[in-house]
Amino acid sequence: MGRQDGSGRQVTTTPVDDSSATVLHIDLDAFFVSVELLDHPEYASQPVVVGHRSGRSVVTAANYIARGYGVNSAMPMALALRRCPNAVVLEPHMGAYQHYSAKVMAIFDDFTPLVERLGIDEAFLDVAGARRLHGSPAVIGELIRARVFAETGLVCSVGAAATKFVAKLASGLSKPNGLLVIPAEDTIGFLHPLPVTALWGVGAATEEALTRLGLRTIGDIAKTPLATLQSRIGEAAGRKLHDLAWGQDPRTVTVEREEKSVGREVTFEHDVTDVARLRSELLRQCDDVAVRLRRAGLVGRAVSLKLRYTDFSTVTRSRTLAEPTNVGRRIYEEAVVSFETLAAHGIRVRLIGVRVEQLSDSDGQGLALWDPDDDWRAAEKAVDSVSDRFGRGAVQPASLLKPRQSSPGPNPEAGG
DNA sequence: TCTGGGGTCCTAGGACCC
DNA sequence: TCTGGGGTCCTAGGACCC
Repeated sequence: MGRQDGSGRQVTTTPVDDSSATVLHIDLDAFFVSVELLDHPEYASQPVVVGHRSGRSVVTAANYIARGYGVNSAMPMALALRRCPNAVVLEPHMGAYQHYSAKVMAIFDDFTPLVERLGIDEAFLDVAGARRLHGSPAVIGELIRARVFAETGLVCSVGAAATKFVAKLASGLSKPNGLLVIPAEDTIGFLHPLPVTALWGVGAATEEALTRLGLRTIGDIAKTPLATLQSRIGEAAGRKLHDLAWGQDPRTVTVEREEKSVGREVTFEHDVTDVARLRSELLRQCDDVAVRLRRAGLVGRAVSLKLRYTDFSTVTRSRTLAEPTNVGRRIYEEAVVSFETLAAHGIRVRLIGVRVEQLSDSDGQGLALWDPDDDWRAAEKAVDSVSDRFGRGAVQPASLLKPRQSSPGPNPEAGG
């Protein structure tokens, strides 16, 4: 399987037959922090977290030094700073992360066309067809790691296995800066000693349910009758965990994935009771969602409103439209109906959000409802917010309105 | 400790139709 | 009058992932 070299990083041993491990999972290590450190090498030996310092923020990313203090991503910033008071806190720069992400993904594309992005900092690669040209999966993994570091200064970890799920586990275990190959015949022996939390889809709630069944390891799950699992954690989840525990993962590496929903939500710094302010925030969000739908050439048929109250309880109300739309005002009309039913008796709101679901391509449908003013309003707002931070003229409206190449953009003449 | 924002997927109940 | 079973759609909530 692998061994540790002097620095503690995982390397492959020569006799490993990796010919069956054609799925690679590649994950950039502490990605956001690593990008920030490219600009701030002086912090490299200190605990660093990326996130906002303000009241209700959480840690977006932490480097390994900070993790040594018990700091992890999604942890409230206040707690992180209590655990690690001398941590360097850096504001996120999403534009920079997108830039480096694109560079790294382009490197992946040089090795195989079968690249499935998962978020901004990881991807699956199917390298079965790339072996003749580039070498075995382990060799490809090392070539990619070397190129990523040479061309970006970033470090990534690679897992290679016969299935996606095992490849992802392997990359996680090889972190940081490692490569781990799990040949197909070693899969069960590799999986069964691991804790149930290593399984994809096992979070806090499922772990609790499994613990009540006395199940601690993946091997324990494998030996449990399927029906027992399903009665405790649900039909689909039970089936999935049982399959994964036996190394069964039928998912293939998929390049294109359809978007299922587009949404926007915001948590206020302080809870809001002013319904006028809530409505205006909602309108802004609906406009934003509408612009993103149009840019993607999509319309949606369901609008759901989400409110989170002071006590963190969360409600959603959704409404299905007779005709799909990608117009901000139309989305707002539906969302605000839901809002009024919930706001009738006074509320203290921590979070408000809107999401549009049941998406389909906008060609033909929905275009008749397009309103040119809509694009302008959203563009003006975007320009304003950018200008507030970087000064007037920092961005041109036209650059915000450029349609995606795949969709020619809305045409008010179409559809009559 | 006090909990972001972007999402996906699943469950369960009720309405409605055949 | 009391009763079925399957399928689909809609809605609300929750678990989970990055």
